[in-house]
Amino acid sequence: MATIYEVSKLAGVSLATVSRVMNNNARVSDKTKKKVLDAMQTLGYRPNAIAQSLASSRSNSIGILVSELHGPFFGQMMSGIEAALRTAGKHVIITTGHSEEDKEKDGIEFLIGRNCDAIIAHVEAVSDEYLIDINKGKVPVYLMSRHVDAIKDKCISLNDEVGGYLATKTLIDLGHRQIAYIAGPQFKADASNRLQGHKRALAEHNLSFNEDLFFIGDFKETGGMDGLRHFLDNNYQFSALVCANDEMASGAMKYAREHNIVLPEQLSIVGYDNVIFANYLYPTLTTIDNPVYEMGRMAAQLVLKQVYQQKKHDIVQVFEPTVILRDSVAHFNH
Amino acid sequence: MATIYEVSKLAGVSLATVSRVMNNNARVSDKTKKKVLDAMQTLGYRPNAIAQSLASSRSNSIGILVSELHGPFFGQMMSGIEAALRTAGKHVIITTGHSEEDKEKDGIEFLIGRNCDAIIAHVEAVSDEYLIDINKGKVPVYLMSRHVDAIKDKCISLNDEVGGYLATKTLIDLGHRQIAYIAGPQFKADASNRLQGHKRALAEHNLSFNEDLFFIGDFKETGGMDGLRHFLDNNYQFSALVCANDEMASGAMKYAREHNIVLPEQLSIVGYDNVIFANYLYPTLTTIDNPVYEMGRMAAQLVLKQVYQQKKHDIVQVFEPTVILRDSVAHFNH
DNA sequence: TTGTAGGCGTTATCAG
DNA sequence: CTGATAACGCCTACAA
Repeated sequence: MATIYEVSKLAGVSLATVSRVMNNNARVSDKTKKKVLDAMQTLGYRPNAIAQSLASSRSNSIGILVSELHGPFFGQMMSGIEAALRTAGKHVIITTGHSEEDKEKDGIEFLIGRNCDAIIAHVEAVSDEYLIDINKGKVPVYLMSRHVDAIKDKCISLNDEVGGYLATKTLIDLGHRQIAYIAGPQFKADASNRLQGHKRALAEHNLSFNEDLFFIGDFKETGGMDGLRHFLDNNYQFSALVCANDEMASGAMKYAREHNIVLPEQLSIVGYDNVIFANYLYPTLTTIDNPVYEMGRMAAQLVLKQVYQQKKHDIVQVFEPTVILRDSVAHFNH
Repeated sequence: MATIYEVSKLAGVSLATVSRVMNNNARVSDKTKKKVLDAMQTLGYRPNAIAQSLASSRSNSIGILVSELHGPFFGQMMSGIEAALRTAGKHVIITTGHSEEDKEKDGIEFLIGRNCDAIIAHVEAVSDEYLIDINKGKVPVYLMSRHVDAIKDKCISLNDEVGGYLATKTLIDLGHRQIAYIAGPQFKADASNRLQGHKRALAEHNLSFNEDLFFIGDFKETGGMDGLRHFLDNNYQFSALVCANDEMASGAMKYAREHNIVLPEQLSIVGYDNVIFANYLYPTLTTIDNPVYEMGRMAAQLVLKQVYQQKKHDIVQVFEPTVILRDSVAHFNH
């Protein structure tokens, strides 16, 4: 590992000059610059990022904290962030929080300890207070899919209410009037917001919310099966079903098929999340897509703008989902 | 940010002593240790990992280089590595190579520049020579899903030949004798190895490889559709089909359904990779599962053993896939 | 435009 | 068991 010192000796200049050509900020004559560059070349010199970071207390790297390293949500989010940052010459340091308070705090402190210039975090277990507090420190912490009012300029979030609205509106526009709804656990903010959207869509079209056609599931396949069974066993009448996520929609489809209900002719189904398998179900599932990759990109641009003073970015902080129309819905024919 | 210096002043001891209690290697009297710990507590002291790393030239963090941050393969791999490393108190720094030579080299050098104690890389574009060469440096580079003989003690790989064998053997065991095969692009090592396995399974059961029942696809849905169409249009006879990955299997299933072929009664299908949607297809897809998470864990254990001298790990370097039996295959009834 | 020297927060090698 | 003190590799005023 050649150091800056050896480069300076070979080039016959001082340490400072070498440093200058590396960061080409201060003016250096073309001649000496070339000498230095040549010396670097022949020595195969690579700057030591750690030493740079210690000396300058900046690192050109951004910390990312996600709950898990797998799964389409985090995958897309990380990819979006990384893509935007890489084009700006910044690097990314990723670690995990596993949705546990201790580990999330650990992760954030690890990233701070690595001199990250900023942190982009998807955290669920730590309190708002902690986040507000940590943001008083030297390194700013940005939040994904979470809104904390006191630091709202550092938040990127998703409008689940609109998503829920769209899901139901799609069915109403197709002529459906009796629409069942299988919700997710209501202590989860996203599940509850999606339900609000559903209710608004009904209300706006003069349809009343019917408790008979409402079921709370577990966000898994079983939830969808249980919900549909519940509606069917009670002989409630409905021509369409909204599930608050694709897993439950898949479960409902399975149950429908096992009970010889023809999809979508006898029952239209809409899911939520647009996970990959939604496009592989039979029939392919109409669902709500979250622009997760875009949110990642935007978080990165926010950092670029606020931390590195890049002016050129237009910032959007609240993202809206869209409908992905596939084969699981049909016009209602009475 | 309190530093070690302030701690030492508050505790009334020297810098060296504070450092000693942090790394509790050298013996320190209980009294002074307590004084130091108290001082740390009241100051909210956090060691600066960068400074530690610079001084000790070790970082307790391992670099990971993946092609992409999204996708189930890399997700599972990263999760496996991280899980094993975290329990050992090590951290992980992740970056990407995007399957391009320049970026892969960049990524590795970035990680070296961050003083990683080791690197676990999934690289496809750089040459064997580069990898051998870089491994002569101070930081060892381990390879995922790649075998380079000169550094074979640093390689974790997957036996695709066995996977291909199992896929076909599963069908033979169910009584099938005429088995079509849709392969992946043969310049890819995994695709070609899977095909070898298929041929071995046939040979071992005295079945000859029939060019008529062989098609090379693109590893995407279209490849599966094109392949099945080819076989059908030519009126070739077969009762089962192996696809070299799940995407193509899904395409084939779609095509079969559109042409009123009842699955699995009229045609058994086996995929490869066990991606998530395989379990959501209709019928659910029998496929070959790669123990990717386990491979990640093992890579981490390899590092723990070779770099950090932890003795306790039993190392497996070549992993074998297994069959996941689902509803897309049936006994052959003639 | 270039060089000098002090410092970034720790570790590690000496003595004591 | 504890304390000075020189590294670690680089940045950055301040001088020249």
